[in-house]
Amino acid sequence: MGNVKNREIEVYSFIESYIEEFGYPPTVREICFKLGFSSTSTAQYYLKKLEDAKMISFGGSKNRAISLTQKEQPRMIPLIGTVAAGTPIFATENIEGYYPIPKEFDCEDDMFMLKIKGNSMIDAGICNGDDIIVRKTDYCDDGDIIVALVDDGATCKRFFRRNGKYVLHPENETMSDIILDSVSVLGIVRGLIRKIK
Amino acid sequence: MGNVKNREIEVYSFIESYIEEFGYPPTVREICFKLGFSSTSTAQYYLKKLEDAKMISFGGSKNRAISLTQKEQPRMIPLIGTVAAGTPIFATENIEGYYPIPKEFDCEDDMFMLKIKGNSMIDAGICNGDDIIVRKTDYCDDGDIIVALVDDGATCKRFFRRNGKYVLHPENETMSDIILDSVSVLGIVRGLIRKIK
DNA sequence: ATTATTTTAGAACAAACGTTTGATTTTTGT
DNA sequence: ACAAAAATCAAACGTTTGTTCTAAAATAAT
Repeated sequence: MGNVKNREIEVYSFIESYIEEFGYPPTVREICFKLGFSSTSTAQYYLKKLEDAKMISFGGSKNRAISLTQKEQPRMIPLIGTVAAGTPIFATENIEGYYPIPKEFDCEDDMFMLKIKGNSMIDAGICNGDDIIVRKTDYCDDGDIIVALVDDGATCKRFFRRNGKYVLHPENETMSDIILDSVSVLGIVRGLIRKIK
Repeated sequence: MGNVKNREIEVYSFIESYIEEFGYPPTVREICFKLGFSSTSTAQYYLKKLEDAKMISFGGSKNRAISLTQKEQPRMIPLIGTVAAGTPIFATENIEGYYPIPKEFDCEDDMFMLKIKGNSMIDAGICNGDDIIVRKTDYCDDGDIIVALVDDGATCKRFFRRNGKYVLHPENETMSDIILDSVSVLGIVRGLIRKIK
C-alpha cells in the first residue's frame, strides 16, 4: 500500500472484511460504528483519503457504493470435457465446470482447461490426469505444445511443420509421431494444474 | 440452478454482472430499470423468489444489500519465497504473493505454494519453475512427495523411512538419495501449477 | 509557546432506497 | 370459455444514507 497511515488501513481493512462477510460494502455509518467515530464526516474524511490513494472508489451519492479498486478476483475458465465434433469448444454442453487461474496467465475470454488422458506427453512433464490450461488459437509455431482435434477427440502433442506436412509429436519415447496433411488446432498449451492424490 | 424460470435467471444474472462490474450490488430500482419493470414491487417479487430458491439473500431494509448465496470465491494461498531459518513459514516477509487455487484442493488455512528450483523431481512430472501446492503438516507417509527443510532451504523430494533413518529420494536418475537421522517436514505436496512460456 | 496540520465532532438536509398494500394485467390449465 | 395462477403496476410511507458546512480537539512543527 502506498503512503497510507494506520487509521486509513484500519478503515480499508474493515471495508474489505465487511465485503468478505456480507457480500456487499458497508455504509458510511457502519464504518463509523466499527471504527468508533461519532460523526459520519470522519468516515467521509477517510474515504476521501483512501480514494486519493486509489485504494477505493466511492461517491456519487449512491448508497453503500464503495468498491475496492485493487481487488481483482481471479478469472474463472471452463474445463472442457468431451469436445463433441461440430460444436464450438465453449458450447455449454462441453463445459464441466469453472476453475480459477492466477492472473499471471493474463487471460482473456479465450482460455479453457482440458483433462489429459494418457501418458503421451510425460517427458514434457504433462501427466495423465493433469488439467492443461489452453489458449484458443488457430495458429501455432514450431515447437509449441498444442491441443489438436484428431479423429473424434482432442489430443495434446508438440507441433512441428515438416516437408509441407504437420507433425504431432508425443513427448514419450515409446510412441511415434502422427503425420497429417491438415490439422485442426484448438489452442496452445500455456500451463497446467495438477492435483496429487 | 434449481427450479428457477427464465425471468428469475435474468434478474439473477443482472445482479451477478452488476456486482462484477461495480463491486457492489444494484438497488431494487436499478434492477427495475434494467429488466424493464415499471414498479419496484415487481423487482421485489423476483427477489423474494430468488431468496426462496436460496440463490440470493437480501432484506432487512438495508440499502443495496443483495448478496449471492452460492458465490464462493476461490481461496487464495501464499506463494512462499525463501524460507528464512527460524521464521514461521507464513511470516509476512516470506510471502511473495497470493494465488487462487481450485476448491477441489479443499483448502483450509494450511496450504501454501513454493517455486521449484532444479530438476530433482522431474521423473515425477515436477519441473524447474513449477509452483507446487503444499499442505502444511508435520507427519507424512512413506512415498509422499514432501517439502522438507534441509540446510538453509526448502527442498522437494519423495519421502521414505528406512532402517530407522529418513530418506529423501529425488525422482531423477542422475541424483542420489539424501539420508538423514532427522528431518524437518514442512508439508506434503498436493498439486502444482505450471506456467508454460 | 504559537502556529499549522491533522483528526474528529455535530447537526441538518435532500436524495436514494426498501417495503407495503391492493389492484390490474397476462398467462396457464382445464 | 372460465378459473386459477403468475406476473406486473401504481402510489405512498418511513427509513436509511451520503453529503455538506462549521467548528472543535488533538497532534506535530517551528
